[in-house]
Amino acid sequence: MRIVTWNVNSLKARLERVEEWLTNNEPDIVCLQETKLADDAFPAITFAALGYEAFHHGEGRWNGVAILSRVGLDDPQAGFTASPGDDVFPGEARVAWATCGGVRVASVYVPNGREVDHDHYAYKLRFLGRLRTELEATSDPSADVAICGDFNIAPDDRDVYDPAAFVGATHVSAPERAALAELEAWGLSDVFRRHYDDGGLYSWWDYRAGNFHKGKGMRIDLVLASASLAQRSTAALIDRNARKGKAPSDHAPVVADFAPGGAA
DNA sequence: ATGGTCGTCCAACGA
Repeated sequence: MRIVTWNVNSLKARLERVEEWLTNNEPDIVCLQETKLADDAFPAITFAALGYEAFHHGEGRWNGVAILSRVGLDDPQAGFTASPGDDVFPGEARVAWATCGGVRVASVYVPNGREVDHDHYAYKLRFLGRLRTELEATSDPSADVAICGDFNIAPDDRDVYDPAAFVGATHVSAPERAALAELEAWGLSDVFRRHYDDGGLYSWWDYRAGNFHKGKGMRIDLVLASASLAQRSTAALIDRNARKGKAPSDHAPVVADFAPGGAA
């Protein structure tokens, strides 16, 4: 089973490239972020033609997340359901859930944070806490669970092109990394790191300043798998070729392959 | 040379 996460930075602007990539790479489950579409503008028919069911949770101009699956798609859920009285995240389409091929999947777009002193940074930390709360309330860590998305956090210094340049910045701060670790402590692990110890392997490069060509990136897009799923991880990669060429997203797709499950 | 780009849609703003 091949699971992919990809922040496409506007599905409208990226649809042709996404279609081509799906055709060439044949993923089973795809988590998309930053579709920047309203639900009625989501091109479900395009994905259906490629053999994918889809669930989209959008708001229009910003954010927007989706799950595509060619191994079934059940029990879709938009956003958070635990603690419904909590109005900390009004209207932002940042999480979609579905069960695909026996795996409970989430496509997550964690808030950027902007600056460490910014309200948006506090929002980012609350969002990560809320994600953990949701998992505790709705999912089972002994089942197959994959939380995939743009976390806007580089888990450690190997995941940043120049750690010294990011001291005091978002994406690397101790509270963000602690919030990610707390999420993982529910029972998730970063599948990519089961296969690579190296630094210099990134999933996002700023469009500006030729950063991609200079190798100035960060690894902020993650596939987090529960133990039973992670144990079946056979390969992982970041397809940086997808960051090249005409009109790329600023993120590359992260690919994770898993051996079939026993019960699923 | 210490900036540099995209996306949303036409004015800034967000990343």
